[in-house]
Parts: sequence; C-alpha cells; structure tokens
Amino acid sequence: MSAEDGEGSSHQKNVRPDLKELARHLGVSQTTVSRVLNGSAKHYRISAETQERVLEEAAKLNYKANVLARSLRSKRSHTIGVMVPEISEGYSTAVLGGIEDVLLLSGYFYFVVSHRHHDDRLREYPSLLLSRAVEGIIAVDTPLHEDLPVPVVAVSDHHHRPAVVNIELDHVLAARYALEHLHGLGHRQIAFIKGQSFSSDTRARWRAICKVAADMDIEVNPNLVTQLDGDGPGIETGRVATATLLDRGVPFTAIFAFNDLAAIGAITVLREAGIQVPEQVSVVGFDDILSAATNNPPLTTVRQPLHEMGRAAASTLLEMIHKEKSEWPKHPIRMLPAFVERQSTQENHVVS
Amino acid sequence: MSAEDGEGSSHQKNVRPDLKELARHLGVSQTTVSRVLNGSAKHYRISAETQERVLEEAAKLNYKANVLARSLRSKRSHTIGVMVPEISEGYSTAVLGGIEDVLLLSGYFYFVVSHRHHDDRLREYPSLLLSRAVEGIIAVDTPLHEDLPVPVVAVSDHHHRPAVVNIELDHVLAARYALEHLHGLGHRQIAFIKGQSFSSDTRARWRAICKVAADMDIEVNPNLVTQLDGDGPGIETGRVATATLLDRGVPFTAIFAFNDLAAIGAITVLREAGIQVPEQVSVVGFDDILSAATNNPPLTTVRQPLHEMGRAAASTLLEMIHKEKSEWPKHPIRMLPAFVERQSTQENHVVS
DNA sequence: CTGAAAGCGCTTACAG
DNA sequence: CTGAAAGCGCTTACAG
Repeated sequence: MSAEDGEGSSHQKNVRPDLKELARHLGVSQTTVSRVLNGSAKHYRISAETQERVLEEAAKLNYKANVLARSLRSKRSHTIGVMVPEISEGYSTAVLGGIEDVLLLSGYFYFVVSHRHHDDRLREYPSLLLSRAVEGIIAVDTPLHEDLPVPVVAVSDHHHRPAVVNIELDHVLAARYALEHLHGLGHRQIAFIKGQSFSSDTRARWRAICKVAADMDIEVNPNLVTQLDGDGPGIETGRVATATLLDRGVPFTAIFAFNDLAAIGAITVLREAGIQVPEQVSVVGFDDILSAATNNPPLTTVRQPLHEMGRAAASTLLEMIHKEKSEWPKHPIRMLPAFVERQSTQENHVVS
Repeated sequence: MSAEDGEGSSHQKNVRPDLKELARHLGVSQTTVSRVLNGSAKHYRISAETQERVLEEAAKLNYKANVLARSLRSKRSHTIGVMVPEISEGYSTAVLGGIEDVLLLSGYFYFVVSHRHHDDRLREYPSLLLSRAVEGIIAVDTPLHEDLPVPVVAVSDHHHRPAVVNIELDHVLAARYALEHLHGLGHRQIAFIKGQSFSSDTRARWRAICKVAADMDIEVNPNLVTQLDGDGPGIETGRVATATLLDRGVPFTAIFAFNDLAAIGAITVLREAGIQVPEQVSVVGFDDILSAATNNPPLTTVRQPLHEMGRAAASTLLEMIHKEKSEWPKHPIRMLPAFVERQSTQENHVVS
C-alpha cells in the first residue's frame, strides 16, 4: 500500500487531493502543510521558503480542505442556521439578503429552514441544525421554544429570552409615524388590522399603537379592530379581515394595516364595495415591500429596514460566536423605521 | 479515565450525548447502536429487544448523531448547494421555495450562495460548495464554467453541458401565448424589451420570439427592440430601456417585456410620457410575480411555474444522486408556461 | 523550526 | 446476532 498510487492519481483530473497527498508531494508532514494553510505559519515559525512551497503546490494541485473533517476536528463549522417562516416574497427574503451579505464575506455558509408556523417543525429544526454543527442560529420572526447551546439572534421576536439577542424595530416610532400622518390628515375613525397571532411582531406593534394612540388622544374603537387569520398569502387574509370590518357597519375613514400585503388586500375589498381609496378611505401599510410602490394606488407605508436588520443580525451573531458570553450585547438592538408617503392616503373629507 | 464521568454527565442538561456514551449506557457496542439507529437493524438481524432498548435510550438521552462525523465517514452529507443570482423578491425566491419543499422532506439541507453575476464568485462558489461536501448542485439562472464531480441541475440555463440536466420553460409556447394574444388584439407594431445579456434566459426566449414571430408573419422591427442593461433592480432598468424606445420615435402599440419588473417600469415611463396603458399601448410581462397582480394596471403576463421548476430541480437532483449516471435524464425537463390575461393589454385602436 | 501520534464522532468491512 | 478495529480527512497537543 505504498507505491501504487503515485502515477495513478496524477492522471485523474477533477480529483481533489487530500492533505496527505499534498504533504507527500512536498515531502513535509501534514502538520506543516496544515499550519501553513491555516495561517498559523508565523506562530510556528515555519520557514518562509517552506511556506511558499506549500502555498504554491496547494494552488497547483488545487487543494481544498475538506470542511467536514476540519469542522469535526476543530469544532468550528463556519456554518450557521437561519430559521424563517417561509421562503417567499417579502419579509423573510429581504432579511435573508442582508444576512447573506455579511456571512459570505466572513467565510460562513448558512442553512435555511422554513417552518411555516408548524409546531413540530419549530421544535425539530433547532435540534437538526445543531446536529449539523451550526455555530449559531438566526431566528427570523420565529418563536423559540427552548434555550440553545449556541448563540442565537432573533429578528422581530419579542420574547426576550435570556441569552438571545433581539434585533427589533422601534415600533413606537413606527406607530407614531403612521398615526401622526393620519391624524394630521384629519382622520379620527381609524380602523386597525392586527397581525396573525403567530407573528412575533403582532403584540409588540399593537402595544405600541395603543400607547401612541393614548398619547395622542386617538380613540381605538374595539369595533374597528380586526386581525389577520390563517397562514395563507397575506393578500387574501387581508381581504378577509377587511370584509369583517365592513360587515360590522361601524364607519371609519382610514385603515392602518399590519403589513403591505394586508393593505393591498384591504384596498381591493374596499374597491369592490364601491369605496374609493384614498378618496373615501385612506390606507397605511407596513414593511414597504416591492409591491407597495407599484400598487394601485401606490401605498403609503412604514418602511422596515429589513435588509439592514438582516445585516445586523448576522454581524451580531458572528460577534457573539467570537466573543465571551459576558461581552454579548446586553440589550435588544433597535432599528429605525421610515415613513413613506405615497398615494393611498389623503385628507379626510368625510363628515362624521 | 474510566470512572469519573458517570455521575458528571448525567447532571448536565442540554449536553448531547455521543454514540459512545449512548452505547455505554446500554451496555452494547457502538456498532450495534449505529446499526439500529440507521435502520439497518433487520439486515444485521439485531434482536427486536435490543432494537427497542436502543431506540428507547436514544430518545431518553436525546441522542442525535453528529452529522459532520457521519458524513465524513459515510461520504454522504445529505446536503446540496444552490447557486442563485441573488436573494430577493421574484424569480430566485420562488424557485428556492420549490426546492425547499422537496429537499426538507427528504432530510436534505442546502446551502444557498448568491453570485450577483460576479465572475469571481461564479468561479469560486462551486469549489467552496464541494469543499463542504455537497452531493449535488442546483444552479438557478447561473452559468457554470466547468464540469463538476457531482450531479448538477440547471434551472433556466441553456448551455446544455453534458452531465448537466436542465429544467427549462417551453419558451416557444410562451412566445406564442404572448404574440397570439397581442396579434389577436390587432397589434402589429410590437416593441420588445430583451433581457440582460448575463441572464441565461435572454437568448432562449429571444430565439423563441423570433421563431414564433416568423411563423405568424409578425414583423420584428430592430428599431423596436431594446435590451435591459445593468444588474440593478428590474424596475429601473425597465424604465431606461423603455425611455430608449421612446427616444427613437418609432411608433408602436404594444410592448412585450422580458419580465414583470421591466413591464412595470415600462408602464411608469409610458405614463410619465403621457401615454396611457392599456388605452394607447398594451404591455405584456413575464413571470407573474406577486406585484403583477397588484400593479396598476394589473399586468397581463406569461406565468412561469417557478415553484414547480424548483420542485422539479430538487427531485431530479435527488434522483441523480441516488441513481447511476446511465439512468440520469437524457433530455432537458420542459415546463409549461401559462398565460394570465389582466388589464395591461387591450384592443389596438391606434390607426397606424 | 518540524513531525509523529492521537483523536474529533461516526460507519463499515471483517471476523466470529 | 454482535463487536473490535480501522479509517473518513483533518487539527492539535506534545515532543524534540
């Protein structure tokens, strides 16, 4: 088992050599090669010449370390897990884009899993990710049921578990933007579409709305509050919620929707009921997804900096992975919304 | 080193036991435990009783195999790589959703990397993915520069490398849908917005359009052909392409755009130029992204079954991974488009 | 400055 | 029916 492979292997194209083979070609030990390739050459005072020879040969033979073996031995997988409700247009995707920006620059790869709010998946995935040796987890709009043995960053979760760092929007500011806008336009009978009960943002945002409304002396009429229901596409659930609102027969001149999809759905239902937007009812969305700008009419909405939130989540997680627990961020990382005024809102002309 | 850990380890919560520990608890060999847990129990005729005991204890101790170690030894990582141009609303995301549907059911995880059409990333990523021991790669709208030692499925690539299976839309049918629709509405001066040169679909789709146009005796006037340029968001590039068209001063009554984003951009430019859609110019998009339905006006478009294409890609790749090369699909897998008629097109009333 | 050897946590011939 | 031992391809004490 020692002489038959020199010739055979040099014939094979596309075969990635392993450390042993590379070391044999060079006539040095695997240890030395490994050290050079891992950048710890100077620490071990490996001669400049050896170093150069190793680098050259590695490039020539197109050597690439097997990350599995490396991870198994070193306990560093350079992999994280990302949990999202689903892969689809909108929220999760925008956050994922930001996460990716940061991770790939750092040499980290990530697994994405989507749970679609299924309870079994929510419980199972963290464990599956851990089996794959992720060094940390980013949970996007995803409630976590247990403490995990790796750093965790939660985007838009508000459970504030110890050992989980939250990235969260300033919902009070968001609510203030929307309500001041509507109030300034003369709206007093404002209807609200709350989010689904499974969305972590729902409660936080609603609390913020109630607080701001109280500050501003705006009445929150329970008969004008409705909630998204079901986990289907947002437009349809927005339609249902708006239809419910209309059925109650309580007059309103504006709607503040939980998200843009719900706002878009609301507008279609209003229109079908012969109610013009924004002439008779103003509608404010939330998120500023792509469709918001191209919708008919273009949506006035509160923009979440989703891409930025993804970036913040990834860089925070990387920081946590590389630092002592005592140095982890002690408070949620707060992100600022922006108000985008388009054409789905206008001055209230309805006499109440 | 043999007696001090019985008590210690049972105190630790959240510590995942390894095979060795599980075997020790049970008083059997790691081999046996491994066999039971991998479902090869019957093949090795392990007694039903042992089997049950193993399963029970594994559940009790919450044993989960270390996937890194398993993969390293067995050469099966149960991981694939997915290359996409970018993570953002629209095309890639929809395909990813389909891929995920299939993969997660099969116990496979996936890495996503986005290259943003950077040449260095395009060349580097396949190798990085291979270092992570992926068993196969799905390339979404991504040109591959070299042959890979693992199965590859390409969605919307048209290079037809040997050993790469393509999932492709029937572009001729797509072109026929759009052109018959416009022709039937009386349009004769039809402008075309081609895709970016880096998109694999651009050439295939354009060839199909030319073929169908020839079949139908529709003139393709070079002065009415323009092309998306730049890798920015689609709406803006669509605006630029349409402005170019307008500048040429050659009259047209309809536009067939490369994708919905370009169509949406086109409509905004036309409108700013005082041209009504669809009254004066009809616009047909491509893809049927979410915004298409909520756009003003709602977009008539050719729908690509993106989610289905993702599913097909994943199941084909899994099949290739598990079968002999001689049994791999020998032809591209063709997907059918659908025509969605909305309100951005109408009968041509312009006298030419 | 460099290397031999152990070991990461599994699976899998091989043996009985 | 079951187990001891080798080995996947690396990194890392330990030794010199």
